[in-house]
Amino acid sequence: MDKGWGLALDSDRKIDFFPKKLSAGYREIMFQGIEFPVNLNRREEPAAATPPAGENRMVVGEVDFFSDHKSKLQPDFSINSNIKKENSNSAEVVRRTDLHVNTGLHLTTNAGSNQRSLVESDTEDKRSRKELADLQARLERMNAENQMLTTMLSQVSSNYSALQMQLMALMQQQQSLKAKTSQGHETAEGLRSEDKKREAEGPVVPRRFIDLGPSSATETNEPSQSNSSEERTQSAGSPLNNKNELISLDHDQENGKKIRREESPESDGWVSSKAPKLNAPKSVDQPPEATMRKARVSVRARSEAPMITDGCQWRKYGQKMAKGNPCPRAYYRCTMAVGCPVRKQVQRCAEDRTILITTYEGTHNHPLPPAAMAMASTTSAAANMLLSGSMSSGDGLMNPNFLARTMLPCSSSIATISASAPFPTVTLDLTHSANPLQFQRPTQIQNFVAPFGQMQYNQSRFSGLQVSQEMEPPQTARQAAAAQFQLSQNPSFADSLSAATAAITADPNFTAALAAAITSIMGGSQPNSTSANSTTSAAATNTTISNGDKIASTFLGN
DNA sequence: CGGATTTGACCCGCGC
DNA sequence: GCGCGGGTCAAATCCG
Ligand SMILES: [Zn+2]
Repeated sequence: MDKGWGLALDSDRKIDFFPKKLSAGYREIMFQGIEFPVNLNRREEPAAATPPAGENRMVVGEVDFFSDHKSKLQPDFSINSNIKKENSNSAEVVRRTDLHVNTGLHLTTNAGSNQRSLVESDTEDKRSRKELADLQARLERMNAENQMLTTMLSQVSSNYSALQMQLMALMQQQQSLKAKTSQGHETAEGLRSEDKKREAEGPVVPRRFIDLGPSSATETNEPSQSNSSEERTQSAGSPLNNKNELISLDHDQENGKKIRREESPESDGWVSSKAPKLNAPKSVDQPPEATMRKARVSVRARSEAPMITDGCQWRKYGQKMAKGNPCPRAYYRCTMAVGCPVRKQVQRCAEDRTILITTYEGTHNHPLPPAAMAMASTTSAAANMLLSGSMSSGDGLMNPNFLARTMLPCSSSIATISASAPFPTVTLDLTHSANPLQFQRPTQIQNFVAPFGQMQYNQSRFSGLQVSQEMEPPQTARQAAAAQFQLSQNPSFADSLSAATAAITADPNFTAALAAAITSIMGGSQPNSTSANSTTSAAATNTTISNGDKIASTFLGN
């Protein structure tokens, strides 16, 4: 299964690459955070033209807040001076504007009324009151939004730091590995009987890039390029190291394996995800678990392989024929750690069989190899997003809107929510290629794509990773899968991860996803993480995210 | 021989 | 209560 890793890594590139990208990514984020609020303010102000005093204060505060952050942040991360300047400038300008406006309005209202004649004052009073009310409402709204933003920002920043740390760790690892790495065996074994089978289906996995292509944009490959020949080769790499190190933590007590779900709850701090059946003495605490359990993240990706390799080890524990679908659904559970509650089900899309739908459920209770991290973090992030969304929905803020917004803006359909789903589900749709148009920063695009490419696997992965390393395409779908797996395991993971990170951080448009992803990363390190706490009262919700466009703007916009 | 996969049985919630 | 469907178990089997 997991053999042969081979990726020749460019130490140079990687190393250089990461930091830069990262910083860039970060920058972007910050920008966003800052910019959004600013934008809102701007818009609102002119239109409203008269903010009340109280509100005033708030606005200013907000601005300040951001700027504050900015300053704070700046020191921490080395950012290009250029950008910084821009940032600060724009921010300042905005702030000024706000202040100015506010002040003016305020004065006018109060002073004016006092000095004017009664008649005039009356009329004006009414008017102004109306306006005031109006403005207040708006301000409130804005405040709410701002709060959200603030939260997001803080999350992002904290996440970022977490990310950075991870990155650092990874890089270190990588370096150490690098030394060792040069193995490059190609185990031809990849194929075999299995191959035969697979080949039967879709023998030569013809294309791959297709989708995510945008990143490579210019280079794109598309079918034409699909040099299947090229792809066939697979590079070898160095295997185990990472794995060992990473996984080493297993700390669990392996109790009997047989103990079904019962498992002593204490064993991992992390509850067995399911235990409903058992006579759980304390039925009460189930809610959180249940919640966790219910949140699902499904990934749609084009893949000819039977299952996408996400860096985790899975054991199949069941298969069933889905009702409306000729293709069976397979059930897997994570075997990287004994008690890991994570499950996934894999199924092909009925309409388009090239699309593989993988649904993840639960959170890993163990450390993950970077390769796995990309996926895990992304999914968990998405899940978190969903959960948080539902939470906020309690407040009445995002959920509904969120969905609607997400969906509408992007033609590619970034996010879709349907209440019909039995479980709250977030769907990451990787089948649509992002529109090149949307991306304005080429470099980032690449990064952006990378993570998904990984997820998507054999198809797009190259497009993304290609940049830093040259992987030779696998021969068969099967191999492709294998290769990917390797990819995840060997040092190259750093690439993918970094890419993922970069991507996450970099693409502003992908805000929602970004937030999620980042969050997840944090969550990733800490299995239990936050998600548990939110009780998803929300009925089944369904969110779909695809790589596409500007969730962020929309999201914040209203 | 140990671990993964297969596959029919079983469990359980849900709607009728 | 019954049937249905999704999900899980676990014995049998496969495979390296
Ligand atoms: Zn796991």
